[in-house]
Amino acid sequence: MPKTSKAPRTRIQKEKSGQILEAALEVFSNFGFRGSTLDQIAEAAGLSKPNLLYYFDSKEAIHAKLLEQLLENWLHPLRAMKAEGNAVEEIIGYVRRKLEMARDYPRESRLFANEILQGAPRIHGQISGPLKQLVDEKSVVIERWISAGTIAPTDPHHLIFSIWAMTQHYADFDVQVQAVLGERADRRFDDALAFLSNLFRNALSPRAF
Amino acid sequence: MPKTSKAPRTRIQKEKSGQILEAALEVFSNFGFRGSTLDQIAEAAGLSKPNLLYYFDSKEAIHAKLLEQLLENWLHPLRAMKAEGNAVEEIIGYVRRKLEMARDYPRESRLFANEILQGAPRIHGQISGPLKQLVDEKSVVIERWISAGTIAPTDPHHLIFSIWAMTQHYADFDVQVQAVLGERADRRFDDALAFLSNLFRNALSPRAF
DNA sequence: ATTTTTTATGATCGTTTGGTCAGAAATGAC
DNA sequence: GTCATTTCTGACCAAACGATCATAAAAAAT
Repeated sequence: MPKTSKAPRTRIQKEKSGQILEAALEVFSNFGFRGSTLDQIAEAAGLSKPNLLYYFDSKEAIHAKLLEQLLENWLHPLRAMKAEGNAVEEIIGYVRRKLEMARDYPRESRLFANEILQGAPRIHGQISGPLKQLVDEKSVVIERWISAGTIAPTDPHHLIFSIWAMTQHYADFDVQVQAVLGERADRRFDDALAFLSNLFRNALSPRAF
Repeated sequence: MPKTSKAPRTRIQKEKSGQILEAALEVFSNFGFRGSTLDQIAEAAGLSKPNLLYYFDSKEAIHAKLLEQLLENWLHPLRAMKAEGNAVEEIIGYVRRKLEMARDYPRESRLFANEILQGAPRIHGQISGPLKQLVDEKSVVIERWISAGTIAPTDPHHLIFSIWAMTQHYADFDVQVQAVLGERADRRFDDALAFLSNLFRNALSPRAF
């Protein structure tokens, strides 16, 4: 009797719960939690609705599992920004990794955006805990770069916010980006990387006096 | 028999439909369209549910009216960016106006974000029509500034995207911004304006060779 | 003061939705 | 091949929800 409170054990449990989470990600990221129905998810997963609830206790439980998986990987790009490297290149590298996540995992980005937009009721602890801690740590690194004169003075927290905002924008507001760009839309991620690299290089490279 | 397909006429109609739209903005911006119920809106407006539907044909109609009002003002800050002024200051002025909108009208920003996140089903025409047209026009202005050498070369469309992303971030992701900033949160809009002004000034000021 | 029009509501309806349950079908162990 | 366990489903339920309607209360017009 599964009801996946514990990790999937059998081959079938792994397969089916994987299908369900994949389908749920597709549906939740497009319609939000309240806007999605178990019937939609069941249809997308190719399973019956009662069968969903054989593997997960509730709609909430599916959503919670998705958020849990998401948060595992969400901080990796920022963690990979190392104090040892060249400052400007480390920051631009972070921008690149975050933009690649927006390109390759837009559904995860929209799931996250939906959650924050509604006030982050289910992940507020993760935000004010581990996320804040990581940002504070990396802000110290950036402060040191500024003191060492390897990047121009700037507010580290808001610098990180600006990177989040601009990269996630290409996932969360993709419809608008594509509509405004028109025929140039297919190159949008390459163009965005070029633009953002240029923007931050110009803004952050230390000035000669 | 109102059913506000036509504009409110009497004093009572103006008052009540105003109350309803105010309440609906509060609710829709927090929970999204599907996540909001007529009972919530009725409660927030201090009216009975059938009374809501006396003034508006449906839940959809309330939402549509809100989006219509929003789109009226949404483009003003960009329209106000004039080719005649100093290039860098015109762009920073646009950033400032957009950030002030995020600060003073966060509910409108979240309503818009919710709509775009779900694929802009109701306002796609506005995006690919008037919005795209305005962005294309202003991109020409920016191109001319670049040709004239008054700002550094950059991609005008993506420059505008980056301004949207960074300013709206402070409304749409306010929960996250506040949680990460901690005790500095109360100064977040002032700090953001200082950061963004500095960022764009550094990035856009033309370089000497 | 009377009539007409506007505004408001309690009761209720049909659907949708998340979730349950008894039992059938499939799978795996021996 | 038999039996036990896991997997799956059709039928169903209660609550929530958007919407309607007949009618009452309030406001405005005469």
